[in-house]
Amino acid sequence: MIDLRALRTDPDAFRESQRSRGEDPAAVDALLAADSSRRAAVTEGDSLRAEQKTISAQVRTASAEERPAMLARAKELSAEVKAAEAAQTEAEAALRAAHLLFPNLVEVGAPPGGEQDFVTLREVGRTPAFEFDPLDHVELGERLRAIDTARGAKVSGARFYFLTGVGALLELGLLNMAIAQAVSYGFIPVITPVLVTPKTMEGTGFLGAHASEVYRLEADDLFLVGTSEVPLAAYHADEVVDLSEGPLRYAGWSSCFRREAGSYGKDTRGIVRVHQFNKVEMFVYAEPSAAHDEHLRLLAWEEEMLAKVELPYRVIDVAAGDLGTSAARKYDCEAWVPTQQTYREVTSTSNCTTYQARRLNVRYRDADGKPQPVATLNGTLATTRWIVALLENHQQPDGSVHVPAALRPFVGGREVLTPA
RNA sequence: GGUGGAGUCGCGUAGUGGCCGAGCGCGCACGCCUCGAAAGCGUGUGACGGUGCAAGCCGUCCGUGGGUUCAAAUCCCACCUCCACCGCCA
Repeated sequence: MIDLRALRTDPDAFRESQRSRGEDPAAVDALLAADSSRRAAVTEGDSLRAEQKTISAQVRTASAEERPAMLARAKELSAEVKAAEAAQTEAEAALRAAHLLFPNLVEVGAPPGGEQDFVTLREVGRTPAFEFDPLDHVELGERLRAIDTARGAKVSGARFYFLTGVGALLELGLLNMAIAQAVSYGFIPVITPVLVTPKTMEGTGFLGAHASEVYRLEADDLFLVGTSEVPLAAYHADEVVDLSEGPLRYAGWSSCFRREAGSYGKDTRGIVRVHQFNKVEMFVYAEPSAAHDEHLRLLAWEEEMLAKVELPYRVIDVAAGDLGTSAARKYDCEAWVPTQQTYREVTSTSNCTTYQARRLNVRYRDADGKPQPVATLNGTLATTRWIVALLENHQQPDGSVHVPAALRPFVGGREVLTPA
């Protein structure tokens, strides 16, 4: 949720933000209208409640003659208060509904426009020039007995897979390396629940635009998370966190589950787009004034990981219209995938400013000791998808795969992955 | 899954319809005392919303949501969470 005070003070900033997202600036006025009707309803209710309170207190000590008339008036007021409260509840619900739908204020500098309007900030590393026909990750994975999509499909259906042998080692190695790096920078490693309540899913905003992406367990009314951002964001819900020692940094490790509804026919080959994968996610609670710098730090840590596994990549500044509802700014790192001759997203880092924290009611004490919403940020450190880029970019003519030096300690010292 | 108990201001507790505008203890903050500290003494102690330049004023909040009543921490209903025991179980 956005800051309604800020909206009242400077509605034009929000109109501009809406335009850059390609959304209707009129939503600003609808929200302002809902806000002012709520305030009117509250004022009305407050004064009726005050009057009722006074009369009720007098009834007790009233004389026998006064009593009946007072009771009649009190009864009347009671009904009025009830009606006023119903009106207030309704106005509050209307405001909340509009408020929840309204996206975060886009950070100044983010490129306007939609999915295609991203700005490439830099390209890093050299894309490999093979003197042989490179194999794609599916074929490499089969030869190495590392990825088994056929049996994945047999056992669980389309978009499932087994990682076996060096595939499993590689997965664990990447994730462990990510955790090790995060810990070295002061992150607290966390293994999160992957099943969460509707309230948690709702609070983190993943039942809005992403609702159809989410697995739901009907019998228990629980949801499978699509990212550990969900449990990590909800971790401090309804709390006042202590940021006096600096930002709270968590590195979550979890399996992630996505229905991939509406992506039929897209990336059906291999493990680029799957229903279940693992991810190490950085999640930070910071003071709002520190959020911008922290965002750039998260991006730098992602790039450090990519450099360690020696992948060529580019960094893009995602356009406003392609930001999630809660993000104010988003940078993606995309690794080069040789057989697709294109870059594919392997990390994503968003600055959600105070938007997510307002929903979840996560606050810190400012210099005056007053609780204020924190800023939240998140960024990917490694996922199963990295295996795709790693296998393809580091493949040798004989079908073996070079292991980058930094990764070797995490895969039992292997310098190459060879067909088993 | 079953049975029983419990959820009150940071923590511990008191509170069975109006004197609760929530008491007490601890903690914390400030002050006095002290060379300094402890102890002691005194004062203060939350959140959210509305209104106001401000001091302030008003309203809401006793797990959550409904209900009864002129009036609810207190009575009724539902739900949630925690604890104990029983059953089942990796």
